[in-house]
Amino acid sequence: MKWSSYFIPTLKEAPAGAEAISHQLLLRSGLVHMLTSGVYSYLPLGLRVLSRIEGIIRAEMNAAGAHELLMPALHPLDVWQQTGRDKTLEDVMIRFKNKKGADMCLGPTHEEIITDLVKSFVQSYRQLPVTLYQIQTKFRDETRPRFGVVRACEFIMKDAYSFDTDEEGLKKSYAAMYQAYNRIFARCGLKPIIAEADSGAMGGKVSHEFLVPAPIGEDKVKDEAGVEHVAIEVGHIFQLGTKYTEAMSARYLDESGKQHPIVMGCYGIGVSRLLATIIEAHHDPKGICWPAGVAPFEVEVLPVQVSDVQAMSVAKSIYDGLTKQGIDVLMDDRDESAGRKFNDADLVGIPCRVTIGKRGLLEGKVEIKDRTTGVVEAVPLDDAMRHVIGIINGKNESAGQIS
RNA sequence: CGGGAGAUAGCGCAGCUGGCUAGCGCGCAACGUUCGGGACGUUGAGGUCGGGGGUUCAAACCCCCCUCUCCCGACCA
Repeated sequence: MKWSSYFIPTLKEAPAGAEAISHQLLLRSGLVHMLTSGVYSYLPLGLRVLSRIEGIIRAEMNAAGAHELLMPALHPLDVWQQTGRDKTLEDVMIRFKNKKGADMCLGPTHEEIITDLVKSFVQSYRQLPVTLYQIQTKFRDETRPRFGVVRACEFIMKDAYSFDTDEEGLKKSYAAMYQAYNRIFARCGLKPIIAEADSGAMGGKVSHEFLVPAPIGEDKVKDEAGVEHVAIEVGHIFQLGTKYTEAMSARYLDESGKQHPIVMGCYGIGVSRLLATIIEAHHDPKGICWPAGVAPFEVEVLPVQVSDVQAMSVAKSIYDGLTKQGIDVLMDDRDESAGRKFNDADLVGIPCRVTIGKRGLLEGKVEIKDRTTGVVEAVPLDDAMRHVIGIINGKNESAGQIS
């Protein structure tokens, strides 16, 4: 991708009202744009990161045996009335009447909808267990949206739902999700604290929260020696039991022909919230330092001067070479001052930067910089490609490592 | 929902106890000079001062109402 023809509206200064670092950097690096409080557009670069996060989630959910589907965001209210959550969640539900006068709402979550769906297809123990998930937009009419996309009124969530014949099955399904969550967050460059938590309006007995320490956290966690962390909740998993399936009569027949309510679990990840959380965990005074697993591009090629014919031809050949290898490369081919291009590169935070300028070319070298460590190496031209690929592979490897 | 702060050009801001034909920096357009860490000069475009009402010869500025945004708290996934 060539920067000059792409859409990355970076800002020198943070817009007024953005206090949280992640919020400032999201805005400054041209990842998101606010429409109104708690409602955001994802710009091309932000969408790229979001897509990569979603890719990781899909890979791990699929590997854990979950199946993706997509449910509607528009719901008839009567589905919610079946469990009484039209009342419990009244405050956050965005409701209205359609033309026919029927009460409708925008889904704040999907337990009722998935239970209704599963109920119409699952009748036998032979069809269980099954775990289904979606990545979809949720709507919650927050009293106080906060910190950009951290607490938003419209946000993207991965929600999975497991259905089992009994508690033992639920525990297995739950454990599989628990493991998948560990892998997902590790691949996103996060080390969450896992805490047993209150199930709140969700219901059920056992639940675990995945919390990433950050100054803008809204939750407080203790695990080591009474040290209290403020943290952002990025995931929450629940052993729901039969709360929803009983209320909605979602039952199955066992081997002896006896009816039982299906035993359910639900598993959420705040996908758009992860965008902000990753930035909270990976930034420095100059900007974002994307972990390799979620970076919008893997390499930025930066010819210092577009008018320098030699530098441009070297930059193009590196760009073409890496692109041919299937590497996502962004080339800053803008006719801008060097300082501006360097600052934008630091701000946008692509993990590996190749700088091509007169200074290095005099010695037949280009500069390769690791955004996270800040380490800069001058590398001979013929070695540049191989060197970059080495760095990327190293980063990908360590990103894939799960402790 | 309680408490606080704020809304002036695309962005960041100044504009005091009314005198404004509303400024500054960045950005934007054009030309010239520059060219390895947000370069410089010249010229230029860009504003219902959040909205409505009121006081006044005169309102960005004072008064009332409303809307929106941000922060703290409560609530929440």
